[in-house]
Amino acid sequence: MHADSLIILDFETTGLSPDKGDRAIEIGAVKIENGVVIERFQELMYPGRPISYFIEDYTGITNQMLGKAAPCDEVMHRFADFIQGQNLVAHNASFDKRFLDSELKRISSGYTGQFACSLLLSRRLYQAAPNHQLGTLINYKGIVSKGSFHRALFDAEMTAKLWLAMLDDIQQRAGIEQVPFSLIQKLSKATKANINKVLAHHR
DNA sequence: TGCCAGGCCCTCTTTAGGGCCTT
Repeated sequence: MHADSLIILDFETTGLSPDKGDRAIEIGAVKIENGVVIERFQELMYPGRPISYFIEDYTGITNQMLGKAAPCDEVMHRFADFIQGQNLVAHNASFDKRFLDSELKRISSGYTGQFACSLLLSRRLYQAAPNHQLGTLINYKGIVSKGSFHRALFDAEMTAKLWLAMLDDIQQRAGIEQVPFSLIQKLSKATKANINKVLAHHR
């Protein structure tokens, strides 16, 4: 497992529940190493049937665009290679993890990394934020954003910037120079009340 | 026609309900 690198990913999908037959339609991801984006992955994928008007409107991804895209199986093979051996991050990771697991199971593939969730971490660190939607947090942290939310690569890039901002804040609040993945997991499971104790313990 | 997720987290809690977040 690479200690200082990880993959930040985002799926666009036909709906909310892979258990009810929803499929991925786009995957976007960035690989971060030592605080810098060193690689990107972005592909549309054809889910085997038309998507709803709601999803076309929500994502800006149209049935026409998906008609030209490679099928999910093909794209997911490439993505499985991309994330090989890396820890993973997503905003509301339980959502993206369900789709990643579902799509990889269809091609009898998998991954070895662990997931961390930028949403859970932001709820601990930024308790004064108006809410913890990705777009709100980007504004809250004063991060410059130019592009379309609800497209996979853009959301992955924004999540990456938020992630790096959170690592900076953890470094300052804990007085440490490196933030191990294990501390991220510990902070994500902390309560709002004892977050400062968990940070102080690492001084 | 009717169905419509799941995990986290708070609280008027744990024999539960509902808001938040993701598409």
